[in-house]
Amino acid sequence: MTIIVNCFEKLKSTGEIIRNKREKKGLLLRHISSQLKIDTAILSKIERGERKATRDQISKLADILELDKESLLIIYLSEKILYEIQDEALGMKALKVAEKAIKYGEKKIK
Amino acid sequence: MTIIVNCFEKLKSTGEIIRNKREKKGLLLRHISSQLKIDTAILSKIERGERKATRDQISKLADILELDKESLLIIYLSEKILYEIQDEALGMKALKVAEKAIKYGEKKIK
DNA sequence: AAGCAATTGACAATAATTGTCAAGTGTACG
DNA sequence: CGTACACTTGACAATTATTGTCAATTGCTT
Repeated sequence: MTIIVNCFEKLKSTGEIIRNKREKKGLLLRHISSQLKIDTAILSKIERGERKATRDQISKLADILELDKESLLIIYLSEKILYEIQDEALGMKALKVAEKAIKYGEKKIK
Repeated sequence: MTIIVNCFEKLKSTGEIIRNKREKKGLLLRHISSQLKIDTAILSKIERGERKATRDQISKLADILELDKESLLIIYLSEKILYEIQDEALGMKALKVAEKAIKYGEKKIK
């Protein structure tokens, strides 16, 4: 038996996850956006990655769409991190330092 | 022969690095802040970690104080990352995902 | 072509960041 | 003492980024 693992498989963005699940449930943008108290335009943009959701919206979306909240949050946060270091040649090194800081319980800057 | 490595040694913040070097050079806040075209108040706050510097200020500070620009930037960026995930229980997991995304050349969100 | 969901872009509202200024602390020194 | 100087603090102003609305448009599908 052979297992093929594709390490280069693209991980889905929060937007893709949300759209996929919404469509699987047969829900329309307005069904969800009304619960978030935002216009459909924003949700559309969030799903297509043109806008970032807020932390609160992600949490509510997980509830509404019955998505695993932890997983969704992790991806959401990682996107925020990537956004922060985009175009930075030293991004990866900064990530490593950040990890170390968390591991050794550094106090975070206010 | 025994080597003692202190893994728990706190890494210096950008503010500390800047203040230490400025003092070692015997320079006053106003000498530096004028070159950055900001008030001494801000530089004071940056050095004490009460305010974040801008990316541009960090770069200029490295030049003015003859600090290694790469190292300073890495620490600066890591602080921005930590700020982004502060209080998040899933912060470390998000960091790992972000790393993986960079490694496998994910496109960053606009 | 009419109806409906989704998309787009201009722009308004809001919130976060970055800055100034003036008053306040602390300290060194005549 | 008291004054000179570096730095700190906090209120608030200016600027920039984020988050939102709305109306027009696209692209089905019937």
